[in-house]
Amino acid sequence: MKELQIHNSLTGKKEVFKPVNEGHVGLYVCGPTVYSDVHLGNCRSFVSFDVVYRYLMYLGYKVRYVRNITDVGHLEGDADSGEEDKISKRARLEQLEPMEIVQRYMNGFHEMMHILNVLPPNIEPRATGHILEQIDMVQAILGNGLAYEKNGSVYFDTVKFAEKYGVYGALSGRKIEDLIAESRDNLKNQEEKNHPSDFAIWIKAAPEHLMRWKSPWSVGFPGWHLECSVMSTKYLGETFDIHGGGSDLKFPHHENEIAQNYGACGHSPVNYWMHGNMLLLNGRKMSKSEGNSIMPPELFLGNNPLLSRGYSPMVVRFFMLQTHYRSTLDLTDEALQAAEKGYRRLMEGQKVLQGFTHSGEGQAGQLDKEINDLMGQAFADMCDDFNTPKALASLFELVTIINSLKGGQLSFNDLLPGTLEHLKKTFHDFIFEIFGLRDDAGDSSGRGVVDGLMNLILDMRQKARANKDWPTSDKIRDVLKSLDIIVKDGKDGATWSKE
RNA sequence: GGUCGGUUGGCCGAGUGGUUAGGCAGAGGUCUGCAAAACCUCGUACAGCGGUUCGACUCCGCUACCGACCUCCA
Repeated sequence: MKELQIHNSLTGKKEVFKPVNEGHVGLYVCGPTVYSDVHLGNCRSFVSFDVVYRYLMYLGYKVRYVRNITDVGHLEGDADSGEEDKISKRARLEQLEPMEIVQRYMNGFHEMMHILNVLPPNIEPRATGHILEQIDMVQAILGNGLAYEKNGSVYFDTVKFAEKYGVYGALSGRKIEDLIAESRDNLKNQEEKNHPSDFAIWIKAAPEHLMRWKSPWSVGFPGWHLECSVMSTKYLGETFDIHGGGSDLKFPHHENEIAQNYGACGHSPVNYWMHGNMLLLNGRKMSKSEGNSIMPPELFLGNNPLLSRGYSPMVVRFFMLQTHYRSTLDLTDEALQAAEKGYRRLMEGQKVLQGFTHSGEGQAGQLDKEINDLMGQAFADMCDDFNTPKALASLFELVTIINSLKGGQLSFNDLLPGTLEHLKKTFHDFIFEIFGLRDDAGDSSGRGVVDGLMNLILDMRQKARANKDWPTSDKIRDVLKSLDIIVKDGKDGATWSKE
């Protein structure tokens, strides 16, 4: 198994990945809160971790991938004013059952993941399905003296926790002194909390609150951060390998998650924390609450003032892959157009490659070595903290070689038949298995018929050309072009591609 | 205000103490009946100012600008 390096947010460094159990990986990624439609920024995160998941599997790890659905506990607005559960609020406004809201947006989320070719996780647990476990964890934390109850709500005691373990703020770089220093000014707004940085792990439900469960402290609902602690522990164990999420979840969500796990289990839950960076729009974080976002359907259809036209889901996925997951990615129409061209070039190269057959005679020379080096480089790139843009660069260099082989600038005689087979498999695996791309152009079910018809048409055009009947051959080409089919004349006959 | 991160050629976007990222766009050429596609060649970019060094885009410091988090957010 190749040595994999992962950038660990906890240490801020790249580290060699060593799983808890040899050959197995426990991967937890924070899923969406399903109170409205996913926007494109959300999607980027899930695409990033989809590649992580895919590559871990490709390396031969047996991965258990858990990605939750948060369907309760996520509060609206700041903690000082009247807080309300996001889903509960939406349900109240739309006069629907909270679970109808959850179902609607969860369905939409799944559909979008499918469209973007994001693999489903192995387990997709929901917060509302784990109320009992959450109550258990609250009790465990209380039992360890790291939480306190006030008027039916239970708060995590961050000050005590910081004193006992000294790790509160370790992930997000916050200091205990700062937290304590803040206390004087802000205490007035937090009458139930001992300290402003304390956070609710169980919340007593107001009378109008729709989502409520019985607990030893009150009829209420669990705090936002609790479900991730509970469900990751339940399905991946008290200590597991990788926890991922958007960088905006670092604080407070992940910091509090760590605190809860210490509070209940007495030790750190996760060995490697991974944080994906934000998708930007107009140079700013894409965010629905800021009104700065594009919804995936708008992007696909092009019905947004920022876009000159629509872009297919796979172009969008490719666009995301062209940037490292830890860098911000700025969405612009121009960048999408460039991505679309690049995506086509890559897929075309893949098609050309898979059509190659080797005559059988060939010698291992410079070309053979170059191809093997580029393949090795692509894997090395992925093993270096999932560097998809760099791996793509290696693949594009291979595309040039592939096209040169096709055009005759390079000769099959300079590579071994085995190398060609290896290249075919590697290229295919990278594009479809690791990067999770799909061939957008060839997704029609009647492809076989189309291929047959196209072969016939191109054959007729070839005959016309042989007779120097240019009007006929050009007419065929022009009509096809009007149907978005491009004819490309090559050394050995013509090929075609859509659009 | 605090913490962290970024500033790369026309655009997007990797990376490295001295050697080609890659994609898109652009220029020239090859091929072609023409075109498209493809191939070849080309731009010598790393915010500014200092410092370390034989040598820095890459390390250190300062300045400027941008962003993220600190409040719900992938």
